Amino acid sequence: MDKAQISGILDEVGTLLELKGENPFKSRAFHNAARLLSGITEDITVLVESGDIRKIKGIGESTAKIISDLVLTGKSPDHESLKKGFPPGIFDMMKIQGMGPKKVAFLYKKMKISSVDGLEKAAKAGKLEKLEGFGKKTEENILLGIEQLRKYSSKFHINVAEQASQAIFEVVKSHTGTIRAEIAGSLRRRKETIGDIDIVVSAKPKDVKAIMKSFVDHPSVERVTGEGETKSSVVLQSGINCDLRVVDDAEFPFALNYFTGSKEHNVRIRSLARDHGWTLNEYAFTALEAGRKGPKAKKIPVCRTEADIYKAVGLSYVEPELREDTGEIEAAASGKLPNLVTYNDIRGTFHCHTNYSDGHNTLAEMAVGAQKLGWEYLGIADHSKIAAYANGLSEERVKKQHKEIDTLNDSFNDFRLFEGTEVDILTNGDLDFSDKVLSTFDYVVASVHSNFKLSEADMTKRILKALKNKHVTILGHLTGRLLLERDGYPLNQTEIINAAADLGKIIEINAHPMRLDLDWRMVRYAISKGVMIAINPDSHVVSGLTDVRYGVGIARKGWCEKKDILNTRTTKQIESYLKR
DNA sequence: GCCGTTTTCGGCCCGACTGTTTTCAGTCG
Repeated sequence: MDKAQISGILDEVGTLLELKGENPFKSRAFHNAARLLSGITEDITVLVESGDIRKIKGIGESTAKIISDLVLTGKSPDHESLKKGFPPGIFDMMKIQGMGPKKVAFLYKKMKISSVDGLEKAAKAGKLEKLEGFGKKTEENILLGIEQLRKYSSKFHINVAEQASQAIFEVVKSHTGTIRAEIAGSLRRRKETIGDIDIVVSAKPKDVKAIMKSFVDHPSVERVTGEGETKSSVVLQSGINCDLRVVDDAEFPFALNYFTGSKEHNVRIRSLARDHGWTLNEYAFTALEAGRKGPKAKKIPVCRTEADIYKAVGLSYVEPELREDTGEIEAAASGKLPNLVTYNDIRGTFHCHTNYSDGHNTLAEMAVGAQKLGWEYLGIADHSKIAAYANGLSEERVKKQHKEIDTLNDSFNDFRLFEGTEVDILTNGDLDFSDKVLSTFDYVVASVHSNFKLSEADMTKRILKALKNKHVTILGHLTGRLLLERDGYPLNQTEIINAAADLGKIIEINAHPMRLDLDWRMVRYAISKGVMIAINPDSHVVSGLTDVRYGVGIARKGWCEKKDILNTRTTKQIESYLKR
């Protein structure tokens, strides 16, 4: 049983305890353990067998036992016996907005309702409103929630959420009463998928009402789901929930920090505040009441920005992209936060197509576009011959393209086009060009574009074989596990990363903005193994060039140091790397 | 259930909003 499955079961145990009405801290301990487990990169079996699993802070006796049982036998008696109390459909019921453990457990006990369908039936028949603690409104909300769940059961890709937020955010931000405004939440943290959009605004009390009105009246709003004095919630036409929170300007950094999250990160920051003798909420630091345990409260510093808040609790400023409680607190406390990559660090990209294959722009246009972005180089990697759907290049056309690139390069002073290819990895692991042809390129990106339906073992074998070809520089768009439901493919990522480490190859992780869901654990694992990686970003946004669609570059900050990213290197360094 | 250079017991982050209630529980983030 793998890490993800075990983590899922720990989460389930936590939820089952909630349903049973157990001590909330108890259930949280299991959810916590689930999260911790999904974040580790070590081999879970090794951790269990060595007993080191107990060394992870937050994994105690009970959680360790469940993990060990699952690793060693594939089953956990504790989990099994808990499950007996509740049918599986219960978990789906918990996904409905407004349905928490108390209501779900109550309905199950009182009405024997154990599925979303059963709940819908009961609500439609008006059976719920008569129940204690329920009413007409609750019943209506449950039906709405079910509808919502079916329509938008998944999260939204960041590019969808970003687009959906733009217009309404602009209106709120440019309101005359608005002092400061920021998008918060997972969108600010640049997660690959977004649950809802959070907007935080500061304003004088007299302006709050008008700002709220501009928000709920916005044309992109489909439905208003909540409207209070400081907070309003709407569903946008795109189906994404959007919350607006308006606070006093002095409270703004606290609110921004709070609503940016993540929840786990916030919990840690609040603990640190308590260590200083304060409590922290979304408005301010407040001194703990006298007589409470803990050190004597220190004087509370004035905080005008988020950086001031971090400084107050003894941390250096933590970038939103890092706020997941995956080591950033410790790093910030000891001054060891990574020097993050930003858009400005990109010197060029390597996975770019032109109108030779399925791109839209000519070589010359691409070169001009890259220079406009201040880049030093651009790697051209059009498709190989077998990619008929993408107008892949024959050997003759490769020669023609090289000639054209050479001519263009002669005309540049501080810029260079690299001659690359994105060669197809055939089903048997061979490459679509002969070694002789491959040797004529500056670099080679090898990618899988066909026959996705292989077994994990066969796909892994296929890719490993291609990776071993001495001409291959970069393994193209290795997909994350999360893509599987769409057009990703199964493969043993660990094995491939290990091989890349041995062979000194670069891995391009992830693919395309429209099917983007980066697995950062994989990224961290690759970095831990010393594999040079290139993150394939949503480069539509980065470049403004229609054709740098597949830019191998870092388009967002992440838990990566600049030194880890190929694209931050200068042309000279790149040249020497490619010639190795 | 987990944790601990103050603790092996007693804490564990905190508030807004909703819908049901006449003071609060449940849910959410």
